[in-house]
Amino acid sequence: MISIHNCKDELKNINLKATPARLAVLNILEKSVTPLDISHIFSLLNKKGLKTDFATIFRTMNSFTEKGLTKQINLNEGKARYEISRNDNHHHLICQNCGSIEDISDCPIDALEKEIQEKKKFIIKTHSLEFFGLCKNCQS
Amino acid sequence: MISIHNCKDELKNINLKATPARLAVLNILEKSVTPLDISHIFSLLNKKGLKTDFATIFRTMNSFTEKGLTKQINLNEGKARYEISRNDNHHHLICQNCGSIEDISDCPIDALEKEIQEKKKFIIKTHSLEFFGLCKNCQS
DNA sequence: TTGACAAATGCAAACTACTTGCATATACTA
DNA sequence: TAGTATATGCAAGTAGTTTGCATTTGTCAA
Repeated sequence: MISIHNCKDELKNINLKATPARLAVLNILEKSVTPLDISHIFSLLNKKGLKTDFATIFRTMNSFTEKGLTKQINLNEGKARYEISRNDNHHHLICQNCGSIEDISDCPIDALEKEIQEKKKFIIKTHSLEFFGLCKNCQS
Repeated sequence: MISIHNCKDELKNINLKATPARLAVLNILEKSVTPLDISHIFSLLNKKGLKTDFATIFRTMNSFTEKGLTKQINLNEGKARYEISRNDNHHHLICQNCGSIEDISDCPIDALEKEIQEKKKFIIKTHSLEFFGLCKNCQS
């Protein structure tokens, strides 16, 4: 868990001003077990008593993602979700029935990446890998 | 390559009427080496002298994808692309500089899927896997 | 501590991808 | 060949995201 002080430093390091909205967004993402979309973040900010604006959140998330502080996740919902970038390269199990999202903690793609880089002469910067199906509860 | 006759049969099999627009879309997707978005398809239809409508193409692609005739591909562009469903489970190398898209013909995830299904008790129906980076031409 | 300046915010409006309602046209079946 | 279910075209609507601009706020140097 990142303390508010650390968050401030983190923002300073990437040349972003530590505004209340940004600190609150970081805090919200830190606490969340699933990637959140803009509306989620908006209403959680509201709950904290922080009035803000969709445009601001979009801009915030774009800055964070540009700077590598967060990751944009695409779950084929027609909108983006965001999560804190950690150094584990994890992926998601998305239930097509109830929409629950579970993490898979280890990424097995690294070996494969090396192979592809050599074979295809394509330098891989990042990858996305998501599994869609039925979670334990929805398999009846 | 699927002939027009086979296309008609294929549509009949999945209970869709073989309209000129649909046959032309299938033909376009058959010939394309990359997944196409709706605007691509629209202008290629126009080139063929076939006047149609974005709504129609969206509806067409939704039907095709529902019936499993095509696959919807998400390359984090804020819009969907489509390609013919084939029985190979291939993935894409997307160049972040020039936007070129290359196929990787074999999918190495199958073994991993089994492992995940057992460990997590999650039934995997499908997965998405895309690699983003720099193609051979953009590595200077 | 303060004042200046760059950067962030809030609001409204614009933009893009996609969907829907409805009247008309068309493919297919009997 | 006529009847019917389905597809189309058009226009309007919705949702996610971006942008312009005037105002506010964080930060840094004096």
